[in-house]
Amino acid sequence: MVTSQDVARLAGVSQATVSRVLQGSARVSPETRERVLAAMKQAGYHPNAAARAMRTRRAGTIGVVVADITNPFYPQLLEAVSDELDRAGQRMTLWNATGPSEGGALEAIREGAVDGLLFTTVTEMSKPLEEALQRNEPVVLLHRGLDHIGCDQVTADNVAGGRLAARYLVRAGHERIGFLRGPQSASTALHRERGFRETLDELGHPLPPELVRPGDFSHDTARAAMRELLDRPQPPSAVFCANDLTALGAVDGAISLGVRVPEDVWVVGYDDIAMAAWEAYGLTTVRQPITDMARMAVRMLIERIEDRTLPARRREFPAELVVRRSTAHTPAS
Amino acid sequence: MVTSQDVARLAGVSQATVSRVLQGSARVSPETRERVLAAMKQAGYHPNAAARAMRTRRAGTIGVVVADITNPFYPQLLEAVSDELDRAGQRMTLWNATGPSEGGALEAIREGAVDGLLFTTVTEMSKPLEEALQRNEPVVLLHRGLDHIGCDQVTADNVAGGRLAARYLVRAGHERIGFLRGPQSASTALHRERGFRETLDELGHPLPPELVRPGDFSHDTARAAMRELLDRPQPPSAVFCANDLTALGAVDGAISLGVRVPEDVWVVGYDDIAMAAWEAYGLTTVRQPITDMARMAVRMLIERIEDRTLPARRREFPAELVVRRSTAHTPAS
DNA sequence: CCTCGCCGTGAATACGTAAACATGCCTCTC
DNA sequence: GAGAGGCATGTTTACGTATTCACGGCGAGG
Repeated sequence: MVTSQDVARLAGVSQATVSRVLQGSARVSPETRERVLAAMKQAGYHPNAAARAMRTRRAGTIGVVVADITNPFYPQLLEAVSDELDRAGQRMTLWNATGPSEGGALEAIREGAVDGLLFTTVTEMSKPLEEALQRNEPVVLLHRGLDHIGCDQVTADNVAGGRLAARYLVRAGHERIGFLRGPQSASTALHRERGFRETLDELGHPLPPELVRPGDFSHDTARAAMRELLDRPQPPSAVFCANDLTALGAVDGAISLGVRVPEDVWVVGYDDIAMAAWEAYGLTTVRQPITDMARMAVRMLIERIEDRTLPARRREFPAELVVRRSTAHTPAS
Repeated sequence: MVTSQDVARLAGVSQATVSRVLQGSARVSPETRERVLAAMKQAGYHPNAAARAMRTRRAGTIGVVVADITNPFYPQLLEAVSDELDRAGQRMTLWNATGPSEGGALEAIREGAVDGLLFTTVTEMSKPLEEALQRNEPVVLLHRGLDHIGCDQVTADNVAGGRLAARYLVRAGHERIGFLRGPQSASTALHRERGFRETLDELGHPLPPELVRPGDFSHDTARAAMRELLDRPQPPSAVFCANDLTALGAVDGAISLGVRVPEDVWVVGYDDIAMAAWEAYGLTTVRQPITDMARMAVRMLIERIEDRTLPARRREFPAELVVRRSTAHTPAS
């Protein structure tokens, strides 16, 4: 391994001067700088990350935790996060945590292997997370939040999104509306459901309990649930789904029974993932500005890494209804 | 920060003993071990990753490079890679490299920020990659390979997969077969095309040049290309696509023109991503054992990190045709 | 002409861990 | 009973970098 010491010898300067050139900011005469840069190049020098991290107490890496990377929503989120981190010159360590096993990420921040953590899928205030927050470790919650926790959070207005869906379906004249829920541990699922239910109540069309099915944000569970709903004597004429993956499963459940979307049943999703726009589904959905949210979260995290004394901040982004083919312009019933 | 020194003081032993307890293997009396463990717990000690990395010359992290994380194939691959790395106690740093910008990953390995690299989407022998191989850095190519390079590689038999598709379509009686290509820089695209073309030639049904369209493994490009093919006076009766994302785009292109799959045109994809099995598409495709390949690649990389003198190894996995609804059991023409 | 201060550079040190080397005691053997 | 050897533990060092402190020289001001 080539060290700054080797470069120093080659350039006929001290190791300190090499370090100064590396940092750029120090005062080094132009001639010396040139000589050192040439020596670095000639020797094929690259500063050692571990030594640098030890000295500066910065790993140059941030950790990102997602719950299920095969849910297409997260790759879209990750793409934006990754871009923004590149721009900031930070590396990204990723955890695909099934269940409440953010343990690895929290261990990493305690060990100093990452400078901060971006959680996209918190579900609860786990013991290690509580510890991390108490120790004032840089943590930002993106997408899913924790209601009563003082911690940086970037979310979308999921209550408003649920309201949009409810108003849209009721105004279109639907009388029997169904709902495919998300996991009750996800704030997104809860808020979307709350907005949806409240608005249905306000409009005098409360959600019939028999048309509500539990779910876990997975395609297969949603598909099965939709088949159950459609097999009922009085099936729903429209179904709102807690996220797009659920909605795609619902559409597939309908197709599998020969039930047509939207002629026989409308389906509305949530997130506006790329696939929602594809012809085979043409899914009406509530869009949240994934990319903007991701960028914001990364910036907040980097700010917090640089200044841990900042007050906890919350940013909420607006939701927007995107109408496509899965809901016709005239009611189905 | 709590250091092993602090723990040592607290337990009334030397720092070396704390380190020995940490390593587990050293000889420490049971009583001392207990005392040290208790002190660690009481003090809330967690070993510093940077210092450890500097001392052991191991980062405990491996780097993974993908080209386009929004292509659902890669999340599936990453899920398996991530699982296997967890099992090995390694962290994963991810690069989502658009274009030939594996630069970040190669810089990271030179700096020692990662112990090895897993490339899932190499396209060419870039300068930095060549350097890394010359320096005998631990590098494994997964999914896409480089034909004439002596380097660990885990691929599927894409030539055989292309043959399977060709034989299937010809035996089903198709006379006008089209092909949506992948990027010519991807070994997978080239090999699939080679197997497909060669077999069509052997069977006396060479690919008509006017039914071949370039592509980039993206949904939108494939959709547009499919519309061009279907708009021709003599459209194809079956289209083979260089990967599943391309095939899904092709199906959507057909739908957008009111052309039915499989009644009017058959579509065959490649990869068998999860969505291929969903009802809306029901895509016939060539499966490659993504999970097995990922596991193998991770194990190979870890072996190589532990012993850089190993000879370069290649593992090729078999391909398998999965027939679904996008190809009916009787020819369309 | 002398002194003060600044600028460029070198020397020395600290970061936290792992491991090589050193030490003292206890036991076993002849 | 004395020497040898093993075992538990302490002392010391090295890893590579960033930074603080020290120093010599030179220019400016009185």
